[in-house]
Amino acid sequence: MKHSQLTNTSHEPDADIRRSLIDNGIKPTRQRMEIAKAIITKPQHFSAEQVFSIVNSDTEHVSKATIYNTLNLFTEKGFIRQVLIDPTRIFYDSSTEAHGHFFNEDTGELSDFCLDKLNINRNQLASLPEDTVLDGIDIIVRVKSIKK
Amino acid sequence: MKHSQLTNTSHEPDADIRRSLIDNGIKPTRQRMEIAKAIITKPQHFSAEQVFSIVNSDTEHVSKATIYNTLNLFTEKGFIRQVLIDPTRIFYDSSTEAHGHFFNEDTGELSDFCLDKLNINRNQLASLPEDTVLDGIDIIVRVKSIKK
DNA sequence: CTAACTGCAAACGTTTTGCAACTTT
DNA sequence: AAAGTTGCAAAACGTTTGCAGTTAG
Repeated sequence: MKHSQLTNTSHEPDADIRRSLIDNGIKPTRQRMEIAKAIITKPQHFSAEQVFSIVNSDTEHVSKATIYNTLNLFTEKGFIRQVLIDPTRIFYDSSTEAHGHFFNEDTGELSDFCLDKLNINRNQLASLPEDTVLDGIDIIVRVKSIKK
Repeated sequence: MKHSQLTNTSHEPDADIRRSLIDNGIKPTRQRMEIAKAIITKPQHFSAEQVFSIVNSDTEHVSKATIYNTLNLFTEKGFIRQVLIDPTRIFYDSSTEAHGHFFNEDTGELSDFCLDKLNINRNQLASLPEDTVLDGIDIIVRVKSIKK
C-alpha cells in the first residue's frame, strides 16, 4: 500500500497529511508537517538535501538536523522508504508500495517499475533463511544511456 | 622493493590471482595482489575496513587510501562488485555472478541466493527506459529474525 | 626512463550527536 | 513540571584527493 492517506474526507490537504502521520504513529509537529508536505508534493524520489531546500524555500524553516532526524523517523515508521543506489547519499521514496527502480548511471535518473510482471515473491518466500521473515524486497535495475 | 614472497611458479595460488587481475585489465602490483588475496581468501562479503584489517594483519602493509582506490578500481574493472545495503558503508562481493542477497536487518548477516528461479531479465529487458541498455540488476531481500 | 602506482594527511560531504531552548500536556 | 521535540554547531564517519616519493615495465 501507499503511505496511508486513508481519510481523504477532508478537503484541507494539511488535514490529510496530519492524519497520515498519526496513522503511522508519528506525532505531527510543525516541522514534521512541513517535511511531509514537501515529500508528498515534490517528486517521488529525493535526498535529504533536496528536502532541506524545498522546506526552506518556504516561509517556514527547518534545520538540517531535524530534516535528517525526521527522515529517519519517517523511515522507521514506514511512512517513506530508503532507496540505496548511490553510495554517497541516501535517497528516499515517498511510495512504500512494492516496486522496483531503474537507475540510469549516466544521468542519475531514477524511475519506477511495477513488480507485478515478476513472480519474485512466491518463489523466494519459500526459501528465506532460517528463522526469518520477509521485511522487504529492493530491486534496482541499473541501466546506461545508449551512446550515439 | 620489499622482501617479496611473491616470486612464485605457475602452481602457486599467487599466480592464479595475478592472472586473474591481468585478465581483468588490472596491473598486478604488490598492494593489489595483497588486496586480491584477502578478498578471495576471506568471506565473500566485506567492507573496505575489513579488507584493511585483513591485509594489514599480515607482514605486508597497504594504506587506507590504496585500499579504497583499489576496491574502486576492482569494481570498475568488474573484478568485484558493490553491494549497497547499509547506508553507512559500502559492501563488496567477490562473486560477480548474477545472484541476489538476503540481508538480515537484525543480525547484519548477508547471504546469497540464486537468481535462476526468477525470470526477471527477459520480462524487464523489453521495458527498459528509452535509449538505455541494461548494466546490472541488484536484488536485496531484507529479512528480520523471528522473535521468540 | 616514463608512466603508473602508492602513502600520507588533509579535505570532503553526508549524517549523527550533545545540549540548551522551546513546545506541548 | 515532565516528556518530547527542535536547532545549532561541532563531531563523526566513510570515502576521496593532492601531491611528493616510489615502483613497475
